[in-house]
Amino acid sequence: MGEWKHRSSLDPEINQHFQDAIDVIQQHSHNGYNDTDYKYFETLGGPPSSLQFQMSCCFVTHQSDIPTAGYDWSESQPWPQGIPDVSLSHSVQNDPPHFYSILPPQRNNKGRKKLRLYEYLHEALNDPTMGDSIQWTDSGSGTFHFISKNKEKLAECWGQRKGNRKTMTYQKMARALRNYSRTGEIVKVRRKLTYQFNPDILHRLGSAQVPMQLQRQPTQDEVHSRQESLPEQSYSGSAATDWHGWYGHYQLQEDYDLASSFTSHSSAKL
DNA sequence: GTTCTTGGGATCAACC
DNA sequence: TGGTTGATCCCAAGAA
Repeated sequence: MGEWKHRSSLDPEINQHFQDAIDVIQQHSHNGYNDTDYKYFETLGGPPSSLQFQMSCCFVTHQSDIPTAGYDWSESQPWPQGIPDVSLSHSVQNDPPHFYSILPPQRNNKGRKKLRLYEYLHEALNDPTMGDSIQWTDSGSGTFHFISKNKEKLAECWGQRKGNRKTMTYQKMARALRNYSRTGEIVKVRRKLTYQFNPDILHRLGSAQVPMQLQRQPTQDEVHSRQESLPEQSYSGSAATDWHGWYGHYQLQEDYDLASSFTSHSSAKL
């Protein structure tokens, strides 16, 4: 996809339209591409309707407003770096997720977990009724985007879920998302309202099939060419084919070191 | 001009 | 009780 990368850097607007076109095409060619995403609903021991009630606490969905999603603008995305253990209380393989609970913020020492923002977002992404606020851009790579029209609603829901006194706004929620870029749990993609889960997080949250290319080590040429294209950093497509690409946005060495400290096990392989 | 992005920094609450 | 962590809140500036 190096050619695609080059083209996209030439004309972002054309790139946008082209991606949207791919979006439509792929939606029709990937019927139920995220069927696995809905397995949560099957493991919760309760009727889906009640879960959806919890998720869509303040939503009125207008399907006609929902843009298409699912274009694959990052079909290969090696991402070998790890992520600190975020102490998710569930895993796909072992436990059903707990964050559908209607209970208020929870405590570890009582066998419950405090809901974290990225968990909530992942939860929302897997809720069809939230599709007018947040959608997968590419569920495989963990890329998602907010719907501009309803992003504030999603933020409000998040605030209500946390029991905040004041109304949560997208701006404040985005501030929290930016904090995730320091730990690498979620990073901003250079596209409007678009973010991307770390594959490790995604794997733990249980919705993504991390591409096999993730395990592949980049060649020297790839590293070199990628470093040259870092100003176009997007963590997607060819721009994010290794962890250098991922942490390329760290402008300070200490930030890079911070990020690297989480990746010792993988960087050792490099 | 509007929307979105980015970052600093203070503060709060939960947790250890 | 104090430190740490994650999130909230407000602000400002710049880019698209």
